Amino acid sequence: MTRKIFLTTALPYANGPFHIGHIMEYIQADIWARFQRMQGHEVHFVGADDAHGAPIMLKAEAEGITPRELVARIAAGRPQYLSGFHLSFDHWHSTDSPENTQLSQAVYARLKAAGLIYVKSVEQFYDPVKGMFLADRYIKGECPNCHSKDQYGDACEVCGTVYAPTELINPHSALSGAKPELRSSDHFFFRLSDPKCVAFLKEWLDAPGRLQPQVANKAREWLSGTGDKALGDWDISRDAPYFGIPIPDAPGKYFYVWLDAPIGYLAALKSYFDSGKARMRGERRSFEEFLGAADSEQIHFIGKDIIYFHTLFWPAMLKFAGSPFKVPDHVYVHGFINVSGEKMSKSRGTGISPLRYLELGMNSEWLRYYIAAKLNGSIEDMDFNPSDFVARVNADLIGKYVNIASRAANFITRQFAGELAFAADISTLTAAAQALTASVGDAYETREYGRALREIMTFADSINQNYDAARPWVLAKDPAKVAELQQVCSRALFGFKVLSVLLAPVLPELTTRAATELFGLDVPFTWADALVPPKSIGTYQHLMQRVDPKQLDALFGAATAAAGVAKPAPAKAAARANATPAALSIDEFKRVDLRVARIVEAAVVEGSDKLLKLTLDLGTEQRTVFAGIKSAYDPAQLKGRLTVMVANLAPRKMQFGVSEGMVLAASNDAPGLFLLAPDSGALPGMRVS
RNA sequence: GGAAAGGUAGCUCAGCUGGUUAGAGCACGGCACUCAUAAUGCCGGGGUCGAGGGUUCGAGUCCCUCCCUUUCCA
Repeated sequence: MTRKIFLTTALPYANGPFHIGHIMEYIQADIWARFQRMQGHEVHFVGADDAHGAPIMLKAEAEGITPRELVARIAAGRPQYLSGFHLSFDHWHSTDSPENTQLSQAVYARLKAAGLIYVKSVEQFYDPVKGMFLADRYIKGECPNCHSKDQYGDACEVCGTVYAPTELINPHSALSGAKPELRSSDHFFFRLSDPKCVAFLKEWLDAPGRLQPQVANKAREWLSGTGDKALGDWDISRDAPYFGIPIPDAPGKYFYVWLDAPIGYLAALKSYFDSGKARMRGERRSFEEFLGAADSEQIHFIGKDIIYFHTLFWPAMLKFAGSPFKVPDHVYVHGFINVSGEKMSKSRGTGISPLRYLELGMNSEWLRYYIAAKLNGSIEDMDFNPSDFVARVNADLIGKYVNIASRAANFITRQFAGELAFAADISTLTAAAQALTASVGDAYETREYGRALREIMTFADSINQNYDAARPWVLAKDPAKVAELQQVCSRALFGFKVLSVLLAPVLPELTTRAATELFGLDVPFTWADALVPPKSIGTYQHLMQRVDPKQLDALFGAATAAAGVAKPAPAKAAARANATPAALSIDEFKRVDLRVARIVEAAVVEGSDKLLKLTLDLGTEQRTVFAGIKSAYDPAQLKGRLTVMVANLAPRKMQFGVSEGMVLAASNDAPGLFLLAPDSGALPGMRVS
């Protein structure tokens, strides 16, 4: 039976370009989508930008543009990533759209009618200067537990304590620096704790095979929490000013972005149906008919950070919104991608820049293969290791896989005019292909891509072994062995075809070239092609280049520079310290916000022999910076001095606290360290340019 | 603080419901081969399976305690 699959990835927040984590998720979902399509199933694979919420509103304001202008700019950057990494979304939309407004308000109306919405007055911090209520992350103050300064309103990054923003000592607005006032406001709540919600969710979570066991466990834990861990209701409204969808009949109230974001999945699907693209894929029904149909499957790929929303709120919303809305059939969760064992972070800008990867001309199928090789059906994190990447891609794809065609095709082209010939023993090969196809198909279906590729590469090994054992280069010198030579090469090329079909979900471009150039097909492979022995081949043209390790150096050089973090790589760093870095454009330089700062406090850091903890006054705000200058300065001398700091460096969490910038100092291989200082007359907060 | 996932060769990882001398790829050493945009084949060194207890005829695999890493706590 043909499956009808509505497939999504998590919607990326439209306040910045894609990072490697997004691309990993899209590759995971794309491989799955392509595998399903190759089997002849109907797949509707959609994505959208998550465009609403306070962060986008504030970022746009900071840039002096409207939120819609910001979102449009981000959206304009999406296609180059999607096509660059061969991500076969059928449609890309936005949560800031008429479809989403209509659907969100409709879902809300249904939930309200079901008695699951209520209004409650909430006391919350309000920034009198900005004129808006402050989310926890916009409030800073002293941790009530360990008394670390400048902690966010939800949890202390130093001691890990979780608290309410009202518990902070000396709270201030991170936006204006003003002292926030407690004000009350009416908020709308979704009654998640309602017995019928809880009963439904229990049943939904328990459905066999719906969720990965770890995910279902996690959700059950939340669902059955007691005491202060008890399942709470969900605050779904925000007060103006807010960039979002207005709540009907409630002036000044908007839906919290996390309400309309998942509904954005449906909005994207609706837009896709309305555009006629679904019809082109063979789906004759309307959006509503398809959505509510018994034979359609709704499947979401997400990261483990948003399990809560997708296993509790989202199914409950859909369930009680009623027909044609239908609860998700599966939510498939993946872990995070680390780079060389270090957590990547969009706020710090570390990790690999996917755009840089493309700009360097690196083959996106290398990355697809590498990521696929490390993906499995669990929610474990994976590690991107540069040398492993080079070894893996070169050994597997070039050395083993592509090489088979490269070594066998020439004999066939030169000596047999491209014609293949098989002896009776082809049945053993076909049987092997059949078994492998079933097993690899099962692995793709269950998202065990690592296993799929291991099995594929084992098969590639066996082809190379058999080919070596037959010694075709020796046969080629003996006119009496011509028939045998042809059969040996034909078997290898049939094997190559099997490999190509099985790799097609991961390597769509390469395998399509193999299908058309080498095997003479006029369309890309389908899954069934794996069992059809080829009759002839075209001239072999090299299918893939090796990875040059230098490209990875370039890739990581860029990432480190973007992060602005001087990596403590002792020997190499010292050698490079006096080298002149590559030229920089004036625009790039302008991105560095250098400011005059007054050192109002300097203290030794307990447990560190290099760091001093500096409190810097920038005129409008104070920052905490950890600087490695203990060897050269006595804290007492520093107090009151002016220096220069990088003010827009992404905050970096260190062992002793969060460093919110960097002070500038000169040094070389010789001992000594010299802090920069402006001429007299400079004032804290002045820009250095 | 509560919870989850993980800790297996230098690196990246497989090891299902406990069962013969713990596996793969890469890296490393040696040999072979030359058809291949330099790739393959064979052989080899290397692990007290985080630590310590326990259950068992037998534990990487089950139980307990501890240590470390990562993550989640609306």
